[in-house]
Amino acid sequence: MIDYEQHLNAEQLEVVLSGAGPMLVIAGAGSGKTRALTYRVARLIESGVEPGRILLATFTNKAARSMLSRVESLVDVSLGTLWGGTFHHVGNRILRRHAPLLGYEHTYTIIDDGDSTQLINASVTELGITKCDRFPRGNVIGNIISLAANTRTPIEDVVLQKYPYFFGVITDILKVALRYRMRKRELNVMDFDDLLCNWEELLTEHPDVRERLSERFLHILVDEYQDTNIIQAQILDLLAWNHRNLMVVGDDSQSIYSFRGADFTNIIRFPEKYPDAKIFKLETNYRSTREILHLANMSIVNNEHQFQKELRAVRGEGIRPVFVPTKDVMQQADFVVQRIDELIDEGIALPDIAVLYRAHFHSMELQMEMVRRGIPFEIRSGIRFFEQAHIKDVTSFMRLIVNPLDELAWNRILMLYHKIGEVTARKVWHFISHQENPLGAVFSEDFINCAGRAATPGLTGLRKTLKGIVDLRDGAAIIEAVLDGGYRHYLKEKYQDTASREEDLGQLAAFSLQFDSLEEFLSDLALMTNIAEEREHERAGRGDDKVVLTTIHQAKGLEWSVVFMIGCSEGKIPLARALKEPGGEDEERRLFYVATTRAKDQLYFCHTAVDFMKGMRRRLLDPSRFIKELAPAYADPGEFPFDQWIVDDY
DNA sequence: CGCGGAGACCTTTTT
DNA sequence: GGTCTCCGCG
Repeated sequence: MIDYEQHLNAEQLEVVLSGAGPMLVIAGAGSGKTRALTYRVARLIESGVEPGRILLATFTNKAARSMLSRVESLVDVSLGTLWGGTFHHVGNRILRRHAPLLGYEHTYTIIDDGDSTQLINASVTELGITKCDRFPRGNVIGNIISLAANTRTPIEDVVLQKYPYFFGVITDILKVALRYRMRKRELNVMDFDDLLCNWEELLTEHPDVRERLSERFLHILVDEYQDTNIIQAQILDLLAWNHRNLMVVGDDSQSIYSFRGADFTNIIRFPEKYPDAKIFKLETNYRSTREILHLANMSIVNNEHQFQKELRAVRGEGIRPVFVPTKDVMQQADFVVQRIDELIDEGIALPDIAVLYRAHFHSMELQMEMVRRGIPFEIRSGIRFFEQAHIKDVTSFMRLIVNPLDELAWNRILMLYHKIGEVTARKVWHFISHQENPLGAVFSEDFINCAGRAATPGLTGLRKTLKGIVDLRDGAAIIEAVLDGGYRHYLKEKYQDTASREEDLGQLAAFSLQFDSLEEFLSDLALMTNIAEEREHERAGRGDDKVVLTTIHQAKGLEWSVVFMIGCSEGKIPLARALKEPGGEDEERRLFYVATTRAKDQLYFCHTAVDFMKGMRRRLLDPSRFIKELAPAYADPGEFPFDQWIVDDY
């Protein structure tokens, strides 16, 4: 038996030991809500609930996994059966079994934003829409469609609210959206939103399935509830239909995903929806020093709408947060690197240090400087592993094997070969898609000549590679065969950094080993952010000795001893673009709040006065309003929540 | 019809 | 810096 009282405080204990029924836990930053969740799952299992009847929905795969492995070590049971993961993950797992009910083949593939942008662009061309006056690009239309789906709002309204200047072409946008939906069906693929929408549809339109699933899940626990959208909340309600043991945990001050439809009224209205819900508050902060917490509290009160709560610090006095005005991004990089060097001398370990920023490109110069100065760092931003060209190329071969009618995959592969471009690829696709056995047709006489002479050498090469992999069902073997079949050569020709790309493919091969089927491997890959991280996790040992560079969004739920927040300037945070949206400033302030509450001991805000962005034109930036509002000129200097660090020649 | 080069344009945040 | 588009050559 676990000695709960030894590991938990009174607030957490109440949550963990509480009985059944709906529960709402309002938990402030650093209050140990993950701890409470973890121990509650352990407690449920200890009290005899079968792991297979617990669903733990979280926001990132990483959070789910770390919670699960913690539970595992607490109760000493294998949790293979426990349903834990992101909504998309769990949705995929359920849809794999039931997709045919919705008219899909069970082998549907998951497509990423790149694929969907491509499909949308193709639809625009197909429909013969003239893009003369400002017609949105594929990815923008994708955003619109996605937001409409996730907020259950008509596309017209989304455009009107977010992109009013595109309203003139709304009929064309609607046509494209319709066509895109059709195309997804034709190709038997789902995008990320479909995983949620179809899941909900499954539960709504098929009462028998809902009955079975909601009977199955005796306890449902949800982390970061403030970041769920309407669809997700609805799914949870449907899944919790029978047993009503729905426990949601969240902090309205940390809602930072409204851009993709998150709606923190979900958390506010929870008590209305479940009048019998027990409400708990975790208001003790264990993470940060008084100074840091004070600053965070001072900042967030500038937001209008929020649950009333005051975080109490248990930790004692520390160092005041520091404001560091610098001249430009170079000097900022210089400062950060220099300070990190000093911290190392003071005995602080690199993994205890993080640099946070609002947008990926804010960290470019810092990255370069860190490389130059030889400080190892790990970057948790930029292009996702799965979305890199070489990864997509290789996985496209696997997609063909799983689903021979995957047009996007065919297209991508065909274009890898010499003398095969858009037009030829289309001809080949036309040929293939009209065969009874599309994959088998590759080995017929007609295939080689289906697109004219020029394409023949390329198609012969493709046929050879496909011959080698067509009977394989093992990811690693396919990667090897594709590399040997000419892709290695292609990489050398096309890219400078061939070695690191080949290394990536090696990682991919190693990662594929833990899956039973190609299908499972592909869908997990699509839903995953960072493979290096996963591999790190497998190796059990702690990560390398590295400083973490990350966006604030991805820093959610994590903590470090020392946090540098770079780019604390007007236009960067709040980001100029984000301010244009309704509620934009408040959301940006919540981001600022999330960033500040990641720090345990030391916190540095760096501001850059000169902005080099737009062309070579210099622009002067003010310090972020979130900094300025903390230090009004009239305040007693003793009340300043931070010190100012004077940088030379600023 | 493929492909390479040049130039424009834009860069939020994520599963 | 990266992606998209246009143009002219082979």
